[in-house]
Amino acid sequence: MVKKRSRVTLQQVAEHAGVSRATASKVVRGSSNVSDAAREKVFNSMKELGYIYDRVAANLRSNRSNTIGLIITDIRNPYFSDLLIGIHESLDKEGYTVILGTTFDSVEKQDLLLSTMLEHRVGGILLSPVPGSSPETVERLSQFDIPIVLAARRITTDHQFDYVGIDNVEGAKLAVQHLVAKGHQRIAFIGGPSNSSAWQERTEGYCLALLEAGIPVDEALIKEGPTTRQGGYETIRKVLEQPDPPTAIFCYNDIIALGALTYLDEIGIKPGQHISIVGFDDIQEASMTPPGLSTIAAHPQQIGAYAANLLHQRISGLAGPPQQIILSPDLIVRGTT
Amino acid sequence: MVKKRSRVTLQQVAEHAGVSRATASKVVRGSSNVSDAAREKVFNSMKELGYIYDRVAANLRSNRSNTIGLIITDIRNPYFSDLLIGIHESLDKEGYTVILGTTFDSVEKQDLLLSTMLEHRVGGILLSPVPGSSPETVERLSQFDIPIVLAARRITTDHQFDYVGIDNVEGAKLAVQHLVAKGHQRIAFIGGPSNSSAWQERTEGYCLALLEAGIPVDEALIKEGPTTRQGGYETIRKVLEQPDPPTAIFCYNDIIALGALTYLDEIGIKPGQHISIVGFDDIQEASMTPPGLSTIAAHPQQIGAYAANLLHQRISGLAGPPQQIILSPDLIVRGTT
DNA sequence: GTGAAAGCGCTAACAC
DNA sequence: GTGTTAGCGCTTTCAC
Repeated sequence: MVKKRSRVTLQQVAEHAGVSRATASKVVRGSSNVSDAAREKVFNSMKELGYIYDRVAANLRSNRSNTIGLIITDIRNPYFSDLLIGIHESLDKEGYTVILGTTFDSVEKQDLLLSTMLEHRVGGILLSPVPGSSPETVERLSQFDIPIVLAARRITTDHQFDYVGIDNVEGAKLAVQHLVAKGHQRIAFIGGPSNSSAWQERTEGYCLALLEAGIPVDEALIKEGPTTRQGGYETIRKVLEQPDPPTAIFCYNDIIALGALTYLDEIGIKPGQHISIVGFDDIQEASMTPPGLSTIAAHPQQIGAYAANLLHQRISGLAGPPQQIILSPDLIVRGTT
Repeated sequence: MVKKRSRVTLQQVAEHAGVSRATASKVVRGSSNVSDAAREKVFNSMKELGYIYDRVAANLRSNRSNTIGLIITDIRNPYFSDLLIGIHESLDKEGYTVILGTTFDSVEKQDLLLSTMLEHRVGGILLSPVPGSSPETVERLSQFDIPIVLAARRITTDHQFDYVGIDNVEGAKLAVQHLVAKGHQRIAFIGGPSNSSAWQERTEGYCLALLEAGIPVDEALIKEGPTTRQGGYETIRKVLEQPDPPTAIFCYNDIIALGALTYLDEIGIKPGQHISIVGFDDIQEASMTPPGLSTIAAHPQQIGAYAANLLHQRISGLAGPPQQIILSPDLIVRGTT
């Protein structure tokens, strides 16, 4: 917090080049109203003096911002790494700089991060909200008319926000329909935070698909649990230990499914033979973990790219009602079903 | 890049509270030289007007910075997610804001990111350099006397830099010694970027341990390859298909080892029985992938925390020669050996 | 304890 | 084309 610095200023560059500050400013911003001679002199002086453009001062003066705030929940989940990659790639191209914050599912942390980002004059915010976020959290942002785009998870509120995500209902239906087609009747849905929009939508899809197949929904087969490998490991154990256990399991996401596979391996049950498992997300490990995890591709990188792109448009002045961009999921069949 | 905003300024707060701008400024910074009455009036006005502190303007004027630049190579690798977590946790506590950049092993991207961060007046930089980074890349930074700390990978150059990492030589020795103790004589070392300091140090440890055990180093058993699951899958195939194949394999990192395990599973070879595998890093999946990957714990989260802490101290004015903080690795024995 | 005035490094009008 | 002037929102002397 206390670093002193002695930068070369544009003033010094201008003096060294024998032009005015205004002309030098035009040169660094690539304006056309400068003679070639002046431009060259300025460039030479910049190089010679080791000039570094001060975006902070420039942004302050011009009342712009080329930074955006990115808030995600769990950087350990490959799903979010991929989301982040998609966002970064898209934003880099447009010349934005990204301030990153991770909430690890803490609402307090999320509020704090949002405030910090406002204080840093971000031009917009890309938020993958903590499950159970109160609408106020994000509604207070709309006062400051700074664009905000939600990714992967919604916030349930009257006031709509721009949102980019996967069709969770459809994804869950695909998974369950696939399991039904394989002949299963007792299909469980395990893991995940029941207060997240994604969980609720997937549960909806799960129930819909069962009803369409004429299979009654058994609440004992819906078991939430921590969204971690360890969580998957334990949740599948619980669901299998109850009387009349399921013969197929649809997991909230791949991380949970992978934990579940570990448990099955331990107790000597072969997925794809004795039991069927389907995950959600299609993270890299899904294809690399024997015998290959059947799953629903959720295209996080694309979601990130779309969300970043939408935010960029909003920052650039795009008006109009909140957009809801919903991508279609794909069923990926591998060895576990 | 074009967002207009109409913030409430400190000026407006001051007027509303009936005090001067200077007094209001003291209040927001928590200075003691303010009467309680004035403080309260200012706080009330702030709340009433919805004031947001402008750190950008404040930093400009006071010539400080509370942002730091963080540059890592591969966000997909859980090792780096953990590094990032350690860094973030440590930096959050000190009130820094983090600007993130990912290079994906592109030297050009790295140079670009470093420039961008300088332009954003970061107070310091935390860099996990791209393998094969030229010393100039980072030496030019020392001109601007902005603190920089390297994490996980060094840059070989005369000018030393602050560095925090694991003892790679020792880690590799632990791995190989373990394999030797298990009775192996033909031990391969596969995967990784041979132009990274980490690879070179691990190779050194590998060779040292073999020599100490009286086993000659066979160059055919050292095979570099992409640092991905897919890379591990292919590199182990190559090394096993050659005449006189190894009976044990030390992998550059866990990602590669996990890819290798996938291949072994496919061809029906049981790790821990027919062949021994050791990884490096001890990422979460190592313990969750049956039969459990033996590995060397590299403590990325701790490294991140130490690096962040050192950078904070440098920013706060800590002088003295470059520090080299080297953590000790631990051998973790699981099912694959 | 409080306020007036100067200025961080830059851009934006507007003359010339 | 180029320079002059004002000022973004804040902090910092330095009087009072």
